[in-house]
This record gives sequence, C-alpha cells and structure tokens, in this order.
Amino acid sequence: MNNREDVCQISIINKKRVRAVRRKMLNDDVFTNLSETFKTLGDKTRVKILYALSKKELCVCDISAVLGMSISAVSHQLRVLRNMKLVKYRKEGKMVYYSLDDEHVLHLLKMAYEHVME
Amino acid sequence: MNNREDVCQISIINKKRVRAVRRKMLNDDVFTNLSETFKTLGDKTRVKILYALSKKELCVCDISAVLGMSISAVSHQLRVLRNMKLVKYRKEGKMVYYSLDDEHVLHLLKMAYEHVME
DNA sequence: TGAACATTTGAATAATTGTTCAATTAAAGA
DNA sequence: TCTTTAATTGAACAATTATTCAAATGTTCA
Repeated sequence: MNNREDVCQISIINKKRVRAVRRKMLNDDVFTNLSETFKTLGDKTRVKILYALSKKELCVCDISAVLGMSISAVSHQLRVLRNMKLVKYRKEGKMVYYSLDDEHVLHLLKMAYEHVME
Repeated sequence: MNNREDVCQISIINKKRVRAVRRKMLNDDVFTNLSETFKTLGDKTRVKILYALSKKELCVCDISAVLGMSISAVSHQLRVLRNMKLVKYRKEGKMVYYSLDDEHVLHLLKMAYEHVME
C-alpha cells in the first residue's frame, strides 16, 4: 500500500515511465476540485436543472415545475450547485432567479453530450 | 409532488416560460447517461487515473505505483472507467495496458480544469 | 506440470449522498 | 400586524459507493 514502487515486480522495466508520469501529476488539491466539480454534475436532477437553466433563467418554483419535483428537493440541489459555483442567482421580491454561472458549465454539458451520443 | 403545474402560485405568470423549457428538455435517458458519465468522473481516484493515462499508456501496476494505491483498488476503479467507456485497454502477456478511450475524455478534463482554475 | 506474477473479482464494511417531511425565514399585500 | 407565499434549512431514512481483504483467473517461464 505504501511505497508502491517495489510491490510491482515489473516496475524495474517501467520505472522511468512511472517516474515521468508521477512528476507530471498535479497538486492533490486540483484533483480534489476536479472530482468535486464532476461529482456535482454527476446527479440526474442537477444535470436537468443545469440543462433547463441553459435555456432560460428560472425561479425555484419554475424549475420544480419543469422537473416535476418538490421545491424542497430542487432547492437542496440548487444549494449544491451554488456552492460549486455552477449557478448564480438574483432575488426579485420573494422569488430567486437562477442561471448558469459561466460558459464553462455549458461547455462541459455539451462535451459530455457529445461523448454519450457518439 | 405530482402535477407540479399548480403547486406554484406564480406559475400563472411563468407558465409560458415553464412550458417552453419543458419542451426543450431532453429524453430522460440522455440525462441518465450524462449524469452517469459525470458521476464516473466525480471521484478523485478515477480523475487521477485518467489524468495519468492522458500522459502515457500505463499498466495496472504502473497506475498503482503512480497513485500510491493498492492494485485491487485501482483495478476496481478501472472497471468502472471501462464500463463507462472512458478508457480502453490492450493485453500484453500478463499485463494489461490502459489508455484514454477518446479525445472527449481529455477535453472534459481540460474544460473542468479551466473551470476550477479560473 | 507447477511456481510466480499481473490482474480481476466478490463480499463486507464504512462513508457519502439524495429525497422527504416538517419547521423556519423573508418578502408582499391586505 | 397578520396572512400568504417563495424559498431555505435540518434531521432522518434509504440507497449508493469506495476501499480493503481474500480468493480466483489467466499468462509466462522453468
């Protein structure tokens, strides 16, 4: 588990390769951020919310109507999306209007769409 | 919970908007595929594996050396990545060499990297 | 054939997470 | 001020999932 260099017998052959890749690995925090971003996108409800918001700015109630889900469930997921800065919002009286945070989010959706559709 | 159209009082105002977005929503299966793809990317270990593979083709043992994790744990995650067609592999004697399945995977990583780095 | 080794697999455990329900906050209007 | 309504929040339950450990494949070489 620790010091994996010598567990794999073949590592004598691939040692250079392993070291080369190891040097290129990013800071652990970056991997944490990357995986957390993907994890946030890795829920059907949240993908639906983001996709809906890619079409139009919507209030919580609208989103819940579009998805056919409870307002509470939607609000919980919106908080997750807010925390990961995937959506932004503005208040208008009692209502809160949500929209996509930036273009990256849309691109991520599109890229994944192409991957699953190919 | 059901028939959300009439739960939200304000829906009279936003009815058009809700209907317009609702019409644009994709088939439910597509959202399932999208979220499952993101979910697969939403794990630190798997992101690390994919990033490592973006640098060089590697066998299971190499990956485990690069990540400093047990071979079993890596193999389990490789299966998940294989199932979602995010990596491909070729056998060479006893060893199995893994690499990224296609360019989309790399693009997804890059896009997410830009998002978390901005 | 038999030993050594790279990888896969299954079961079990520990941890994380999505939804529901109930309660709460905050804004608008009577 | 009181009521209504949009949205948020916290606790609880059910479901999913990552890692570990042990056992099993399948390949190479003597």
